[in-house]
Amino acid sequence: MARERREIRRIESAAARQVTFSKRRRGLFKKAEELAVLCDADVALVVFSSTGKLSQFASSSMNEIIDKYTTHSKNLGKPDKQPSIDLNLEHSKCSSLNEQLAEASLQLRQMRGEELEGLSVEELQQMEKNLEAGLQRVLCTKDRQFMQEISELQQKGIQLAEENMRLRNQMPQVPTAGMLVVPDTENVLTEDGQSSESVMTALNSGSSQDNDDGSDISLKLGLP
Amino acid sequence: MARERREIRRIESAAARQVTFSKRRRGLFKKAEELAVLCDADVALVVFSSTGKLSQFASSSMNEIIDKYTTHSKNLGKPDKQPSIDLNLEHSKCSSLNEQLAEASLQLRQMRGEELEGLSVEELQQMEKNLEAGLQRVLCTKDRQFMQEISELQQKGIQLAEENMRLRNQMPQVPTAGMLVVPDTENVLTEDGQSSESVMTALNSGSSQDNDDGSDISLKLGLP
DNA sequence: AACTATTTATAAAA
DNA sequence: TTTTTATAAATAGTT
Repeated sequence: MARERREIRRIESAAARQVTFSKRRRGLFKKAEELAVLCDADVALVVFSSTGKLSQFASSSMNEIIDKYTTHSKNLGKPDKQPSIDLNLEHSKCSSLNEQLAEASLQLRQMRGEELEGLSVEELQQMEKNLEAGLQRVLCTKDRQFMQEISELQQKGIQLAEENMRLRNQMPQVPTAGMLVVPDTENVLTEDGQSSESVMTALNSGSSQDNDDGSDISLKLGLP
Repeated sequence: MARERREIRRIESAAARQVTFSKRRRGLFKKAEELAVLCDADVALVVFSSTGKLSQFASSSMNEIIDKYTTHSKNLGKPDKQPSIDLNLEHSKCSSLNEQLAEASLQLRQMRGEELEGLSVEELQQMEKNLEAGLQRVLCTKDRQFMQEISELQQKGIQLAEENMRLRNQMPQVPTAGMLVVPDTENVLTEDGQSSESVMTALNSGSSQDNDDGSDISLKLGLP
């Protein structure tokens, strides 16, 4: 890949070999990392130079990957010695879990619209049905949550209003100039979610006295 | 390194990711082997695709290199107990898998609209977005499949029609009483899917000779 | 999978 | 070792 093509065979000159090793090792590690990042793969790379020096790269944990590797290849290897019968049990449980997880992830990815290529029209229609049903339930739940949040806020508003009323009655000497605006309780408990249009505005009366009784009342609606 | 530079970050499209994975994996393994040969190095490379598939390369024996590696790195780590290190790893991997599986199933159930109670309005909105996007992609894929199926059928219809025409021309002596009905080829390539209304009816002519040339032509539509 | 236009990697030289 | 530069390889997007 350069001035001249180089045959792929051991470089005789130790010096040249060393130079090439440095350059190519860097390139190899770079590519390994790129593969891991781009393709979301788990990559482990171990290199011992001819002088015995170790370099390594692992996209996650080297031990984890090595372990995963031994697990995988052990499946195809010899049905090993018996001392680790417990380990084998553990092992098959793991494999099964692994399969289940792979299946679940595939389903999730497909629900997100990925990897649909292999599916038949019938399967696609089934997915469509499931997705629509799920979406419907999510929408219902969301609406319910909204309604609940709104009605809680309305309750608080009513409480506030009642308290203000009580305070006003206890202090008839205060001039009515900065009177509180009380929300219209008639419009509060409608069921179609439209009542969120009714905006509550709390005006602080001229009184310097702070009515805060310690309750933490927030009027922020969870709307985006 | 191609038509356009590609940023080194996870490729979102599963299909593109898979293609890139194939290409780059091949490249990486080639480079690994070249380094081993050119520079007389000991190289081990393990790659797990995002779908869990294992590929490996080792210039000598994988186990040997892994041993060498663990020996090297163990010197810097804790001189751990040796007996059940493997079992412990196995174990924690199992728990981790278990957790991952639990999480995945929960997500699946939630996408199907179950167990939504604990979610915030924001989370619900996110799910709604995901579901809509997934549904959209499923619909697109389904439509594509339908279109393909239809166009394949149309091709077959055209072929059949042409064959019938040819046969008719070859047998001018046959009385025109039981003439073949030839589908209107003008109506065949419309794009709105309505052309599936054009039903082809093949009437066998009075001739007792069977024109079946062995081609297996099915006209069944994959509609439910 | 095959095809290119480009980007990268790198061999040789310094 | 690192930099430079000419050239070989790899590969992103496309078909």
